[in-house]
Amino acid sequence: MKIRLGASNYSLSHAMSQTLKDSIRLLPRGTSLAHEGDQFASVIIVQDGWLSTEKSLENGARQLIDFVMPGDVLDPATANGPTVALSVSAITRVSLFIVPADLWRDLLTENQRVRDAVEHMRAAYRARVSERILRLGRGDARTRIAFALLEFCVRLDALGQSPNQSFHIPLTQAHIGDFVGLSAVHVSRVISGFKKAGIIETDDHLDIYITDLNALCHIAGIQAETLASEIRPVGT
Amino acid sequence: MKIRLGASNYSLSHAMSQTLKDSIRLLPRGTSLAHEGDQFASVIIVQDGWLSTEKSLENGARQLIDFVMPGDVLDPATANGPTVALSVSAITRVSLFIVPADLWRDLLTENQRVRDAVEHMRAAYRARVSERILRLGRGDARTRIAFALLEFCVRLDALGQSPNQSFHIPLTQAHIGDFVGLSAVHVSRVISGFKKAGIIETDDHLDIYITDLNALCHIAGIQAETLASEIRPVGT
DNA sequence: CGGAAAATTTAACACAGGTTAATGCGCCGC
DNA sequence: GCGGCGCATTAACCTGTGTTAAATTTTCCG
Repeated sequence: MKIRLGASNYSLSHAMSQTLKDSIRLLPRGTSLAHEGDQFASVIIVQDGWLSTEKSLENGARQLIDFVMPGDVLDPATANGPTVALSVSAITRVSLFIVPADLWRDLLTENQRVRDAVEHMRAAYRARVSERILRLGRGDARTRIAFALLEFCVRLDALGQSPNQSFHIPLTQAHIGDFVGLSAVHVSRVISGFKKAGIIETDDHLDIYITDLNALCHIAGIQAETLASEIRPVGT
Repeated sequence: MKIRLGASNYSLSHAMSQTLKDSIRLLPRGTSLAHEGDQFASVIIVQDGWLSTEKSLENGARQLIDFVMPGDVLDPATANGPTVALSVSAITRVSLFIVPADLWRDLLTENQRVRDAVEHMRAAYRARVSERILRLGRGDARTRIAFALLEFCVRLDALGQSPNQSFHIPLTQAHIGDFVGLSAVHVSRVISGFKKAGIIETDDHLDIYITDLNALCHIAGIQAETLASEIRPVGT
C-alpha cells in the first residue's frame, strides 16, 4: 500500500500495510473528528480534501488554527497524552488515515524515510505558523488577508492545484475571518478593496486569481520567493 | 555527559558525549544567535536562561514567537533546509548546546528515549502555540496578557521556578507587548488594572505574584488544570 | 422553476487599543 | 551626589476594525 506524505507517496512494509488498511476513512463535508478536551490518541494523515483545526474562547469566538491539506499529517496530541487541545473537522469531503498513536510511533521508528519526510513537513508547519503569528500580532487586516491568500496559493501550488496563481479554496469569508482573526464583514471590505485595486479577481465563490502577485506580496510583507521556500511542504 | 531535555536529564552514549562536548556555549544577555534569512543548520538545546524567537514586519514591528526556556529544544529549520525563518536572541545569559543538524538526526535515530522526550516537548509546543494563536486572533488585551502570565507561571512551575504562583520573568513590558501583539503602553494599562483589581502583585521589575489565580484564569479563558496539563513540557 | 437559506455587500455608528508626548522613577557610572 | 538613560505610567486624541442591521446575490434543493 502507498501513503501520501507531503508531495510524495511512500510504500509501506507488508505488515504495516495490512495494519493500516483498517484505518482508511472517507468522510463527508462537515464531519467533526474531535473536540477540544476529547480523548483522541491517533494521528490523521489526509489523502484528499481539507480539514480545519480550530479552538474557541468561552464567549464562542472561533479561531481556525490551521488547514490540513492532502499529504499533511495532523498530530493533535498535547503534553497531556491523549487529551486534545483543538477541534478537528472536515471542511470538504475528505479521505484520510486515522492511525493509532502507538502504530504511528512504530511506523516512524521502522522507516527512516517516513521519519525524514515528517520532520520536513513539521519544519514547514512551524515556519508557516510563525509567519501567521507575526501577522496576527502585528499585521493589519490587509496584511493578514493578503498573507492568507498567498499561503493558500503556495500550498496548493505544491499540490499542483494552483496553475499560475489561480486556485480554488473551499471556504467562506467567515472561514477566512476566523482564520486571520477578523470579522466576516471586514474580510468582505478588504477583499472588495483588493478586487477594486486590480490585485485579485474572483469567480464564483472563492475561485481566486492573483492578478498582481507583487502587490499582494508587498501588502503581505513578504517576498514571493521567500514564501515558497520556507513554507511549502516539499523541498524547493 | 548529561543533557537536559524538558524536566529530565538524559545520559548520552560515550561517542555522542565526546562529539557534543564541543557544542556547549555560554553566551551573555543580548547575544544574537541567528537572523531571519540566515543559514543556520543546527538545533539549540537550552540548559539555562531564556532565548526568544522573533520575526519582524517590513515596517519594523516586532513579534516574539516564543520563549525558549531551560530544557527546551529549538529547531529553527524551515522547509527550505538551512534557511531560518526567525531571529533568535538571548534574553538572559544562557548556556546551551548548538547541535549540528546531522548530529541531531543521529542522536534522535540512536536514542529512542530522547526521541520520545522530544516528541513530547513538541506536542507541548504545538498546544501552547495553538492557545496563543487563539488569543492573538480572538482575545482582547486583557485575555492575551492574562494568558501570557499564566503561561509563564506554568512553564516556570515545571522548572521548579514558580513556588505558589510567584515567579520572575526577565522581560520588560515592551517584550510582553511584542509577545502578545500589543503596544507597550497598553500593556502597562492592563497590568496596572490587574494590580488595582487585586489579581496580581509585582515587586521590583517583573517579579510577579498571582494573588487571584481563578480571576486570572477566567480572564484568560482557561481552567487552571487544563492549562497545566496541555502546555507543560513534562508529563502531568 | 421557485422559494428558502446562506453568503456577501454596504452603511452607520461605537469603542478598544494605537500613538504621541509628557512625567516620574530607579539604577548605573563617574 | 549628579546626570543620564531605560522603563513604566498617565493623559489626550485618533483610527481601524467590530457590531448591527438591512439590502442584495448566490446556492441549494424540492
